[in-house]
Amino acid sequence: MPVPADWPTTEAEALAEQQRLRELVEPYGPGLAEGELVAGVDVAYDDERDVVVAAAVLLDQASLEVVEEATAVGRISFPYVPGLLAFRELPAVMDALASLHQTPDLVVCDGYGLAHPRRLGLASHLGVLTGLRTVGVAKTPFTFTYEQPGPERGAWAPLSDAETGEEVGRAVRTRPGVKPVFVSVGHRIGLDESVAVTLALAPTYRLPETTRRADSLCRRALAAAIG
DNA sequence: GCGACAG
DNA sequence: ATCTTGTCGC
Repeated sequence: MPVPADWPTTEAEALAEQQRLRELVEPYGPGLAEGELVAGVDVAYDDERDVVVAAAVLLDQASLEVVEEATAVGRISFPYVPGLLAFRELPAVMDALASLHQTPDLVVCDGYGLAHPRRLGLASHLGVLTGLRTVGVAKTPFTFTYEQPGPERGAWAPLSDAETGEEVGRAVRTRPGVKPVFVSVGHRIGLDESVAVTLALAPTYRLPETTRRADSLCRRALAAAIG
């Protein structure tokens, strides 16, 4: 599942593409079931050498054991623009996913889904392009606001758009007393289910195991790719 | 107009 | 994202 041939190269094209895809997001659906496979994806860059490396790691939902790993190396095709991150990261991510021998039942992304200025963060974008179920788990609140969730693991508070007041995601406490992560729906899953999946994937550390594994793998692959 | 701004 | 030392704590 490589990226479409007419992948946007300018901000204007990217904005038009987001407007088209946002209508296709399905913000409802089940969480993980017994025996399903979850993929974590992440990207690392070397701006100097114009190199990007993506990693996709497949884990068993119940044991969180690694089932399969894949990486993809490419050229940086889009600058970092807040709100347009998908256009920078997805080409390599989709190549890495295509290299997996099994199809994930859910993909956990490092970033947002519906919690996005135009409701199409990279997780939702990836979901619509691939048809896969996706969730976004970000490390910072971007432009949204939230109240501090309770100190215990599992506590959460709405992540809201200050303009519209709508709940676009949730600040979720995965570790007691540690800064929350920011969960939002990607595609074909509901918000409650997204939060439950995030907690199940992060039994020990702040970030989901999927994200930790993918982050570690793409860094190692980048180091190996450059001299 | 200016600053902030997922990774 | 990436550049970077030491340090506090389980």
